[in-house]
Amino acid sequence: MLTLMTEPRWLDIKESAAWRGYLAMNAQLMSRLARQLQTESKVSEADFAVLVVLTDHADGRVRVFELGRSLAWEKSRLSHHLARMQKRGLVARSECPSDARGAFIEITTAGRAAIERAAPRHVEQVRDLFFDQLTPAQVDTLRDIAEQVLARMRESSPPCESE
Amino acid sequence: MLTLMTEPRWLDIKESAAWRGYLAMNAQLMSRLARQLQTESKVSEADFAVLVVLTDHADGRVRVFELGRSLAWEKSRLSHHLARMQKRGLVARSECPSDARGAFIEITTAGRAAIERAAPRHVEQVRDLFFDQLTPAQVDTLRDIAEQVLARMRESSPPCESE
DNA sequence: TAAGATTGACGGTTCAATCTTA
DNA sequence: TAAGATTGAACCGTCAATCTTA
Repeated sequence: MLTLMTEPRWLDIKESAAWRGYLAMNAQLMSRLARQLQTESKVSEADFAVLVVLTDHADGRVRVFELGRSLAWEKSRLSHHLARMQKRGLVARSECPSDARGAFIEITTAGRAAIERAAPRHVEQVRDLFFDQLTPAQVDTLRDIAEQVLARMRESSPPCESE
Repeated sequence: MLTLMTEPRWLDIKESAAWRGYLAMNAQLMSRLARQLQTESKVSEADFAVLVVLTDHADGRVRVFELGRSLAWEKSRLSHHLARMQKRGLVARSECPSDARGAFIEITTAGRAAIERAAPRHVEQVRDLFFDQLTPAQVDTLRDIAEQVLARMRESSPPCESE
């Protein structure tokens, strides 16, 4: 049969198993990590990610657009999230002297306390559920996979609204 | 220094790189797949997952709790989502004769049209961004990783509200 | 006009409470 | 009492529009 709509190359058995496994693992893993962070330390995964970037800077103070670049988040998401974190006292805002359009986000004492409380248990859970199940070779392969796929996405059309 | 609070085993360089890569790949990959499904076929990833389970059944008709088991979703999430899908005409409800507490969810003609429209492009994107970047050996390793981590999570305490 | 950032509306997800039938 | 399922409130993320300053 001749057709102009070419059939897509469907996934074969192995690919299909890998994809379903990946989706299931990811959903459950993220769900558990999020739940533990929330119940034990009252922070979400998103809160945690923001706090990690802030603590990576010596002065705990980062421009909003730089946070967005580090996290690869859309700016509206970041803006909404920072507003919520500010309301909960985890971060504070200050004006940027050199560019009046911009803003600095600073980690607060409460924010620092929150991540210092959350981090040890979080990394223990990542170990328990993830790295303790993997061989060193599997860890290397995973890093390679991530790099290759990320490289493809960088060369492919950018995610619509890059910044 | 002697302390009762044992230091957590932090991630080493390789683990850290693998974990950050995994998180970044996952976020961007899911974001792109979701965006394409939404803009081209007006369905979300969640819609797609539900429709896949329904079309896997010969009569396109599944009990709600069985859908929940297949998808590993919480029941309230499933209930909310099915309500939205019903409102949009993708699925329909019918009563269960053998158990009056339960309900059947059935795929509609519009639902079938939606997934038949979305699936080819979706699988092409999964190929393009993911499997075309991987060697067969990497695909095998990924499947192993997923199975090992899923096995650990099954033996670990269940996700609070299993059903 | 473009860059940095915010806002409001809307759909998605979780938690706790509830409802109905087994 | 427990199983199957729904509901309402609150939080999260995306889209499109907007605001202010460069």
